[in-house]
Amino acid sequence: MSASSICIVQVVLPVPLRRTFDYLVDKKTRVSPGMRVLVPFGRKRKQVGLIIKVSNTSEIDKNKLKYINQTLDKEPLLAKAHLHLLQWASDYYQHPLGEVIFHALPVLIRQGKAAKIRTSFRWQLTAAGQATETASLHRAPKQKSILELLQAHPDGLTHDELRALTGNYSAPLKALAAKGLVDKKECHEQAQARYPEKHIQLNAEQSAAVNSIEKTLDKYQCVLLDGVTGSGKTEVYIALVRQVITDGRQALILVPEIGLTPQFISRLQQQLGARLVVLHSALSANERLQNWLLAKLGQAPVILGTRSAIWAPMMRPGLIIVDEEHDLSYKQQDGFRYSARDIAIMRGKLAAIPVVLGSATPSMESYQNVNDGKFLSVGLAQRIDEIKPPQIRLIDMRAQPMTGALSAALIQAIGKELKHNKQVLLFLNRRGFSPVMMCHQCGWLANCRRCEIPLTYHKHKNKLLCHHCTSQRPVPRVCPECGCAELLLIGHGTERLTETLTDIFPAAKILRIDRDSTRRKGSMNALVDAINAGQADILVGTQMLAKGHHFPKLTLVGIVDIDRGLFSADFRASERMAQLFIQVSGRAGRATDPGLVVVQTHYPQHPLLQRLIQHDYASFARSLLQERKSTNLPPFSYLALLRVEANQAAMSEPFFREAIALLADKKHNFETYGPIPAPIAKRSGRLRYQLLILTNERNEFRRHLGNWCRQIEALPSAKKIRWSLDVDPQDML
DNA sequence: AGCACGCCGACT
DNA sequence: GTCGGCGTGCTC
Repeated sequence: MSASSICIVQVVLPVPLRRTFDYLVDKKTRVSPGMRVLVPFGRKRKQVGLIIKVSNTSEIDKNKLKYINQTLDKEPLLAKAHLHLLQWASDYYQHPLGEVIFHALPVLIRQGKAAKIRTSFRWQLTAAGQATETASLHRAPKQKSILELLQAHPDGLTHDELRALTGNYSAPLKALAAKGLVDKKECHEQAQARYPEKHIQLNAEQSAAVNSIEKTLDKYQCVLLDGVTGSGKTEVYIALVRQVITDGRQALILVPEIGLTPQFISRLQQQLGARLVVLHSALSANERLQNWLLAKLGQAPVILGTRSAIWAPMMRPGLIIVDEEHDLSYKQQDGFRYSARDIAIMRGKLAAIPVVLGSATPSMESYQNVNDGKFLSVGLAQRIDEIKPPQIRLIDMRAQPMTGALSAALIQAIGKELKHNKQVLLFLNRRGFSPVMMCHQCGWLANCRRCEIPLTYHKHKNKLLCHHCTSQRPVPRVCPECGCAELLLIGHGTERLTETLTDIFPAAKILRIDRDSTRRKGSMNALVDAINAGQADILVGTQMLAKGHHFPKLTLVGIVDIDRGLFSADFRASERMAQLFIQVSGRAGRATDPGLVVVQTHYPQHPLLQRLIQHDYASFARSLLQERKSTNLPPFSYLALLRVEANQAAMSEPFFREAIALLADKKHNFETYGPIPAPIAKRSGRLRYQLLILTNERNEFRRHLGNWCRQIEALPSAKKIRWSLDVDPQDML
């Protein structure tokens, strides 16, 4: 084989290795970047890989190279621009390119299945079929019934519809087709999209927002749409999306969790009319593939999905919207730890299209980007639903008599609403009965053996559960240390709060909404329906209940424990507390009477709390930003977290020492903190440590990060442990 | 990540 | 004598 008849392809594979692999390809085979290939890998494995480069040379000795087995695509599956984005993400997050690329692909594509859109057919009667008397088919009853069905459905029937109507249809249908009585016609999904005339009336503020954003529709611009709860951000999104799709381009909309936004989706669907293509984890593998392909081929004008939908390919990108941009769920918390919001911004930049970040409680990062002039800020300050902002009352719990987790003042407020036949929401972000079990005699704590954090007592299950791993234990009757029978349950979770409320208000119907009570599929919807039907007086809920839902009968929100957000080791805790606070308080009130939010605290004078109760998130954010600036924390500095998991304590020490030395070698402006044991020092039996790296020069830092990763990867001590790097960590767990 | 190779403990 | 534990090393 002469050298000129072969070429070399650079292939990435779904393996955690920071390198590509070269393979030989016959020149007669058409290959180009973005196509998938099947390649031999290792001794006996066959892997699906993706070509990222075609060339004539390789740094590897030619006789060590293997031939590819076959190509899997005729056309590139990923466009050049999309590969750029993935390459950027791989560099930015220091995650192996192969894993990044394959993470971005639907499972069936990863497995090497054909990237073929399923064309659906509709079976219809031919002219001959229409002229046929069904009675003439009396000897073939199945054919007769299909013919009758098609007569009744002049628009034709799909395979699915036929199966539903007559069961096994395929043989008789074939027979009818052979006789020329029926025929199949390809039906294009796109043709089914309808663009209704229904235009929503925007108020002055919304129109102004649309006007200022639509000026940017043909270039990159990141817009922070800072709109208070109920100000109608959705209508602004819709107006923008409509412009983009009538222009023949595609809009990508990201939402935090699909399950929490059913109203949002149905509103989009109704008002846009265009077929909304969704991408989220609840879809079957095939649905995911089909929708992904519709997006890629430009046949899906609007794509809506959760975090991973940011990777959906688009033939004609026109706009990206990130709803609730502050939401933590945009950051993937394991494996490839990317932020879909930040990817969206880069994607907008690379594709030269606008990115709209919407939130009632923007992240500090976004506010600072506005301050730096990088983002355009567009505000919506009026509520369109005419609900007045709730009144907020702080209750000083210091030295107050308590019934369970409730102060007398909150109990009184609840009683008053119940008397008026209103609904009450009590917010407590902690499920289970009590978070700590302790021996009264010797102070023994029921800890998880694998994570070494306190176990939560769940009364309903009568088990001690670890909220960080899956382990559970039976509840001991006596202290395992000293045998004392007096075991104290310290602290309150939603289960216990529900019990307290049942004691105080025996006649009230109480519903608990948390991950435990909504575990079964569809039970969340059932609970929401029950609440809306007035089948509940008091709702006890975790943050699940804070988002999205609006219950018209709800007039009082009680925040049972806000203090945890004020004093946490995590510097972002207060930002999150504030966002949750604004969201939860937004649940109270209706058009006719404003709501009341009662907040229990031991620190009524706390400055952040004071700002919040003025109902002014923006001023809260300003003072928080001041604080972040003076302490040199994000968004004024940039963080990376080197995480290590080791089986034995001594294993991590040499690795960290060498890794820090390599970093110090660079003599740049990095500060390191640690290594320290992770806040959850043990998980599933492995010891966890972390090293925090802080820098003020992100670009310079990024340039060195790649080298550093390659160097630490090569360290002998790295092989004894498991390590990973989290760029822009969102929480330190 | 897989998968093989390799070197030491408890078993039919 | 072997089956199998997981440490180590490699993948174009």
